[in-house]
Amino acid sequence: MFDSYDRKILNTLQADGRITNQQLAEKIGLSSAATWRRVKALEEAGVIRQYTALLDAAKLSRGLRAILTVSLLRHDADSKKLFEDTVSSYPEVLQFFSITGDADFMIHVVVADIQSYDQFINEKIFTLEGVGQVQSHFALRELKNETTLPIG
Amino acid sequence: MFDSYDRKILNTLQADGRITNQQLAEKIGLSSAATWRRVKALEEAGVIRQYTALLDAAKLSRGLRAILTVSLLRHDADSKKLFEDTVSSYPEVLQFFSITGDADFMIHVVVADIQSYDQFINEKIFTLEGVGQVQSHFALRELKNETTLPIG
DNA sequence: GGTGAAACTATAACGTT
DNA sequence: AACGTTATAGTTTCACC
Repeated sequence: MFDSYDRKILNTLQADGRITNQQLAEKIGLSSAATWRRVKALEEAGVIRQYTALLDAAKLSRGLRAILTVSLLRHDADSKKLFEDTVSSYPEVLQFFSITGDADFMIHVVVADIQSYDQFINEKIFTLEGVGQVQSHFALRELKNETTLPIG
Repeated sequence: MFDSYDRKILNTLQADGRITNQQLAEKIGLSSAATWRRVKALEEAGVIRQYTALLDAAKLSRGLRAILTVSLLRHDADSKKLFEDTVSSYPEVLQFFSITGDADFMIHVVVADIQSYDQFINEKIFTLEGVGQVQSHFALRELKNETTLPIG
């Protein structure tokens, strides 16, 4: 599906999303035009979803990372949909998955401190209809936090 | 700490990491040179950590997302260090946190399918010294998966 | 913070294998 | 179907106001 040039392009753009096309071309060993066409095709195919700047959470007063597991009391489609849409809309929620296991959902949140977390969970989670068991875990250390997917 | 221009710059670059400096300048209402100096200062200060291309995991045969919680049997510094360094080095591990609660660690992994996951956990987790309880959760749906930090 | 200019880069048309 | 060359329009980057 992807040849060696595509894999090099994807790995390089994951490491530096603002590399110039010329530098990228030189790095992978293709002409600038050929490289450009491949990058556009990868964007077009949705393999490259987005270019973004990754920021330092602590420097933006988001030094506390929490992981919540939540179970719902009722599992009808409407309750679930409302819960999902509401939680998704919260800007402090970075990741939100429906998961297998004891809990129904896992929510990954970044806030300033424990006071902000208290406010978040009381005002934005416990107030939602049908919320059952909630467990909070706090990240003590970030041993790894990457977006870089392994290619191939 | 950050004024309105800085916040606009950070929000815009989170949404599009490859926007040209001229477009960014026009969007936030500053000259191209002033914008450029601010972006460089934010990079220099480490507020902007990295520019990256976000890829589609499913299109790269990484369609299965798993979250593991792991407890260690022994908590001496050496056992912990070795575990932390080894797990961090695995390319399929995107996030790896030491956490509060029943488990010691949370590991976020992307693999191709359940067979690859079986291989991962048997060859790369259970083989490590001092691994105690391990729980696996699989992401059924990705309701939200962002890197965009709320600013201000 | 703005202006302007030289050096560099993106983008697409066209020819080649 | 995919690569390379080349030309022009656009962008970066920096010295100076």
